[in-house]
Amino acid sequence: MKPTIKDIANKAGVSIATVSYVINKTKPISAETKNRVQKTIKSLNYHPSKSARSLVTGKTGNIGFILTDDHFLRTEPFYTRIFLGTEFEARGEGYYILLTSIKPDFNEKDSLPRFILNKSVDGLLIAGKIPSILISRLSAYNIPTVFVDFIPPGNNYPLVLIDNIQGGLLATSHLINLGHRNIAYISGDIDHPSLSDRLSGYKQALENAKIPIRNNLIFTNTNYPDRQNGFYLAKKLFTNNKEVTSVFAGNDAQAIGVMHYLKDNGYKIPKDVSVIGFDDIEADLMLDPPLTTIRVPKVELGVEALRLIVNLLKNKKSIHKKILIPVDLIIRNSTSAYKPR
Amino acid sequence: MKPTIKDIANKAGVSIATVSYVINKTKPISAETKNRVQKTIKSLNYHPSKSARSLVTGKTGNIGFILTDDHFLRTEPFYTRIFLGTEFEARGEGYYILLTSIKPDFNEKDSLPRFILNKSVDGLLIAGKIPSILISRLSAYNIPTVFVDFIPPGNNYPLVLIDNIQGGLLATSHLINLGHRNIAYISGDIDHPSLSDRLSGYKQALENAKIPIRNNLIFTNTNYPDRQNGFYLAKKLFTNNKEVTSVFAGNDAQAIGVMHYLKDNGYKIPKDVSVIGFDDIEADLMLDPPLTTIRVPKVELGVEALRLIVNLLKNKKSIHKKILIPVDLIIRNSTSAYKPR
DNA sequence: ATGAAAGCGCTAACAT
DNA sequence: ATGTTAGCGCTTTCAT
Repeated sequence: MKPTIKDIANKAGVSIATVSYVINKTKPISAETKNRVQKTIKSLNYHPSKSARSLVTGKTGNIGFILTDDHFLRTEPFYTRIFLGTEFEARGEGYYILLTSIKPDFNEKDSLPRFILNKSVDGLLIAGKIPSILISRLSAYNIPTVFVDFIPPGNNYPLVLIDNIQGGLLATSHLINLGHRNIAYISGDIDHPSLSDRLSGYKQALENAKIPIRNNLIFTNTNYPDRQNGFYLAKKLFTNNKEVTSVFAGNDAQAIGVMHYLKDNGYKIPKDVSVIGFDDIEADLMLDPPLTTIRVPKVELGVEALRLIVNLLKNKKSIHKKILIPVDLIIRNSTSAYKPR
Repeated sequence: MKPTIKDIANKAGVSIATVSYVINKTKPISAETKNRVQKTIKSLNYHPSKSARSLVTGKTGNIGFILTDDHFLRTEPFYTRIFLGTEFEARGEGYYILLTSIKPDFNEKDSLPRFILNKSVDGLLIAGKIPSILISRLSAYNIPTVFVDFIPPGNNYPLVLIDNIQGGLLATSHLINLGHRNIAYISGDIDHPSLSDRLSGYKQALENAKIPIRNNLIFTNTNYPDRQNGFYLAKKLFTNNKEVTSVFAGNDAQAIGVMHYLKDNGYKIPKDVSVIGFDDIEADLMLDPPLTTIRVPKVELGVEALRLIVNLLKNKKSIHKKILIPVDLIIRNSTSAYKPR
């Protein structure tokens, strides 16, 4: 039979209250008693009952994790890695993560995640872009919430974000430093703060280098930012702008699409055109040449988000902290020095 | 304040026991009382406390989901879809899924998933191949377990499997029906029952058609069955067997690798070589030509697994049921009729 | 520093 | 068909 706090108390010759104090460090206990209790706990392989604890504290010990289906199922394990980071960190903190996905077109009629309705979570992690209607419906429940890789409308939540502007700056500066001047930016989902911030970084880099920003080299739309869209935007870009010698794509998936287009149309990478992505999805090992990109530490995003929410849960005060996760330039072979054609 | 069973009892003018009976259908209650109670529950938006219930029943209402990191993170959302299926079905059953990943090289020293140690799950779902050592260590805990897409050593667990033999048969027969005779099978991870069963289906189809099985057209290894390995095996295959006109790859990822190899080496698909995969990963929309494959209903695998474990949990008797999920042939453009070269 | 005891919200055995 | 009540394993207040 599974041991209870009573068993520990009996065996250690103390009251159950003392055992509780030792476990939760909630009252000072003499070193020797503490020691004896801890030894007993180990020897009986005791683990406190989560439900009993929940019942009395009113806390569930669970944290909800919400993202949209398409984010969860995208080809590149981006949000999956973020989830893994939170799950990993949650282990140390003693929390369980309840993962659920919602439809990207979540609306008034759709029912909220079960763990919200049942009050089975103490806090909430929301990853990636989600419909505003969900955010507003959620806000009625007053559950401590942290957003990851998305800035919700109103921007009055704690956030864990990628330093997208810095990344855009890094990527574009890399191309500039290689001698490129006709540098294009392409990306879908431009409403997403991440992708528009990358564009801001791009512009900033050009300004820093006193290179004029040319809007005819910026191709954006609101499509889902996948390979297909990269291909599509590359086609639009190169059909009208033969002079482009380098492309900064809003993410790796789109960069791969750009590369597909270039290969299909006889361009050599990086000889004719340099391509740089963003994310470092580590997905397509077959990619030739390997993609220069901006590395996003995905697991770390998850870890930081979990830490932030746990912090929020412990210190009741609502700190509206925003954490910016730095990124790195990873130089591989899809970019090279500009040579006149 | 969150309403409790007491509030319902008071408002409905019955005892808390009656409310409990109505909720759990555990004793016959008169229609009118039942009705009144249910109305009250709705009106107060009452949800029973999971922890209180757990405490008294000894059940957690949670189901653990274990898979390896590399399965969870693979480029194609295969196991992710299975998870989504279980999560979806769990909603209806009132269970929560606790997802955790383990290292593929899990060993004696690694600690077991927390929810096992803490006894926080009533049942266990294990997806894909996992180390035997984990299975044996888990068995000590006597937790009802269902395996999905993997046959554990000993094979004395309830299982939900893809009908891989049937799929291999379908795939190979499709090529035979197109007139092909020099049909190769390539796959890594050949120790995995799924991938060896697909090979069995391949052999069976050849036998049915009275085509001799030629071992020099079967290239297998134990590498992770990804694009890279498909590329690698294709190279080995075509270097020595120019006569091959069609390839059945153990999964889509490897089929994509094969296609890469073929394109790189001047073969036209399907004119020179037909390629068929397995899984229908719906991942690579950029793929040209679109891949003929065997569709595996991934979400359904998850749904069935959840149903099976819940069944197990409800009817204590250990039914060692095995469920075989049927697959379909999806004909796209990577296969065509054999034409002599 | 430690202990006694109340009570969290529910289920189920036992009355009626 | 319905009600009374013990008790699940813990935390925490109040004593000592």
